Amino acid sequence: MDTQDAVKRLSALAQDSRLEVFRLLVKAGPGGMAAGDIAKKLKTAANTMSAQLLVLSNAQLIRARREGRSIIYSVDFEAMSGLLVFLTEDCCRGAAEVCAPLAAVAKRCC
Amino acid sequence: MDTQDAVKRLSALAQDSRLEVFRLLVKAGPGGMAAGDIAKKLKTAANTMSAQLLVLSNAQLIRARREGRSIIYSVDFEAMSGLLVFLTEDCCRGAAEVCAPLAAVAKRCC
DNA sequence: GACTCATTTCCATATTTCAGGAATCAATGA
DNA sequence: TCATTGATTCCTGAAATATGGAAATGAGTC
Repeated sequence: MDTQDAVKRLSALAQDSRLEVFRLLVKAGPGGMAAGDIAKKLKTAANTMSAQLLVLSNAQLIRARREGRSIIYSVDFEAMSGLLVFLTEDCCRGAAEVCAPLAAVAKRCC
Repeated sequence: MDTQDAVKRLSALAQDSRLEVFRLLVKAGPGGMAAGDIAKKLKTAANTMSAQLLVLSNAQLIRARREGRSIIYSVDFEAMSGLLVFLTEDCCRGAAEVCAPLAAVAKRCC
């Protein structure tokens, strides 16, 4: 994960609707969700949604697979974790003020 | 930390030069760094740098204090940690694939 | 007060991003 | 093959962002 990738992922998430899409896909789990269903759920035009899904895909934060006529999107947790580790380690140099709260979260959920 | 704040912080970091500024300030530590020195170090016009520092300030990722003629900027680790916790807990719902690597980083550095 | 230095504000320009209508492409079934 | 459905690409106009020159502000110094 170099800086370029990090910036790409950050900007993909740095927008209301795209962050919402990402969260929706997290909720959907590994099964994912069809492009059309995402658009419907978030009340967005299909082509607009397609563009937003492309941005998230290019950032590798989500993956696409075809299933019949539908294209199913699902989150790539590895990429997301890569971003978070980058921000924590490389960017913040593992500062205690950042690490400690994360450790608490991790302990709670793993 | 609501979604709005998260988006604001993400977009503040979602740019090459601003991410570089942030990392420079992390390196500088709590002592911080004067606006002019940052601009010089990153070879940017003073007014351009001022605008970028404003964006980071508005996102609360950095703080400003005056010292004599200079204005010293330093990172606000609490805000950054807030963002990371938000992304991990709220956004990724504490998914194990995300939490586990973070736990490893936290263990290594705290 | 006059002067300098550090930084910011104001303004204009170039670039990027966002959103959706219309057309196109891909898969399926009649 | 034709029609239908799900999704994407192409295109355009509107809005936001990035950058830096010029002027203004604020804080020290003589």
